[in-house]
Amino acid sequence: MTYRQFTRQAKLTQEDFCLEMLAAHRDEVKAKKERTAVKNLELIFQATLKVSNQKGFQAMTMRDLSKASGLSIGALYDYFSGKEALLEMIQGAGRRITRRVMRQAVSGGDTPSEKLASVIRAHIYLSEAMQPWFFFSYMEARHLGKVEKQRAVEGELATERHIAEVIKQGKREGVFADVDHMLTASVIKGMLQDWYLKRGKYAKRRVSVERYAEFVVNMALGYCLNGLEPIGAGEPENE
Amino acid sequence: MTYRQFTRQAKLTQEDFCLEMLAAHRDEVKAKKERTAVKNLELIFQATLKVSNQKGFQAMTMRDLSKASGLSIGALYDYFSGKEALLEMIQGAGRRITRRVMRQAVSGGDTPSEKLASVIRAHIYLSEAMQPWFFFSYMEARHLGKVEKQRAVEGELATERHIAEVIKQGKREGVFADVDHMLTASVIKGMLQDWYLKRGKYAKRRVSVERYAEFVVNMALGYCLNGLEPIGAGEPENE
DNA sequence: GTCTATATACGGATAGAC
DNA sequence: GTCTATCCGTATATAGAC
Repeated sequence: MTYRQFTRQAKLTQEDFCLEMLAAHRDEVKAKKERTAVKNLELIFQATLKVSNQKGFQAMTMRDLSKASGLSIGALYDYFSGKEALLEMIQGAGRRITRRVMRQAVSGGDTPSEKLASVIRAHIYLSEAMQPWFFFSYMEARHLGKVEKQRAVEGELATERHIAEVIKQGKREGVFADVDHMLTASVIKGMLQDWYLKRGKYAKRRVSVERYAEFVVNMALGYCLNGLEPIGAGEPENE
Repeated sequence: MTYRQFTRQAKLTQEDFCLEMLAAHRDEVKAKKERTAVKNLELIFQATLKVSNQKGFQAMTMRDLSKASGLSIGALYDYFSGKEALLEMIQGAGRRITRRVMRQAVSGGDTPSEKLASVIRAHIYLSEAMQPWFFFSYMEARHLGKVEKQRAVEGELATERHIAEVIKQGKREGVFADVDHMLTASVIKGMLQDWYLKRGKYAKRRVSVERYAEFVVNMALGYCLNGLEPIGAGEPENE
């Protein structure tokens, strides 16, 4: 699947994101009309990610947010009760969207190899479409309250489990070698994260999202299919 | 090389770290006696990493730091001129130590495979010995001033270049397959970072530093030595 | 629904006692 | 060399006008 095909089928625009936020906090948002509410939530959402991803959420003041969004400080408080609530609102919406997309990805593909490729591609494409949120989510996770932090960690682990499950299935079916599925899933997830954490680097080097996805798929499948213990095999040791 | 052997030869204690900080800022530190200066720098260093890695450097107040270190606010200002200077002091010292260790690692091993393994192990062991610093450095890099941020990015790229250079050499010598050395180095570095960014996860799963290092070495060498393009090779496509 | 003005509190940094 | 007390700027959040 190409990135274009992916974005066409998944609903991942900024408006979709803010509809998700609104649905979960309909009673706390003062604005009655959905049109108005979503419009302003988009301004707030965009401004929050922009300022936060530059200087950090903690360092972002309400004045910053007011300037960047074009809304007054008073108006901002009609959409969320404080900075912490704003953080949790954004984190929660992204988490739910991520869960929905990843669940669908696991059911894409018949063989273990196809399934693994499907999960890897889905995550990389998803993190491309929502890159500012993924970066934000990763960097600000530790500023969440206890409960929300727990949920964030759980979300991370769910992705990893999806990968590990596919690898285990491949081993059971005898298609994959006897690799350590836990460690393999861990490092694959590390590769997925690199894409949204180091976006600037890859952009500068003109690595497209498809090329990166294919590279990771190849490396992961290469390892799972062959499961090499190559030390000493490729080159003789010096004596 | 085991982790024990590594820590024995490299000087990476907290005291060594603070000696490095002191040497670079001898004139700005008010305390005259080296004994006193290093002792208090250790208190400050430890407290800064502890509080920062929990709530973030920005959110850490001078009052927090005072409480955690046991020194009064006034005393703190005798060791650094402000929060920003403290940040740069810690970042600079760690960067110099990292550079020193990594340079040495590149010259360890004769064949490309050994060199690659040496660089990977050195980085993982180093980040294990200085985990709080590596985590801190990663998370707070974007709060640095322009010049210091540039240096931090350059440090990151240097590690990546070391890896890429070894891979290129292996390809020239015909030992490694024709892999994309830039992307390969990138994802390997992602795996190295996962070790110090997700330390808690690996600790809970009882993955030792040696096991993780060997796993990454195997995966990297497996890919470089064989350079598979496995899609469609291991399993037939559905038609 | 949105704005301005302001109450209240907290943080960084310094002065000067001991 | 280290501490306490304090200044001053700035942050969050609210009240009430429009």
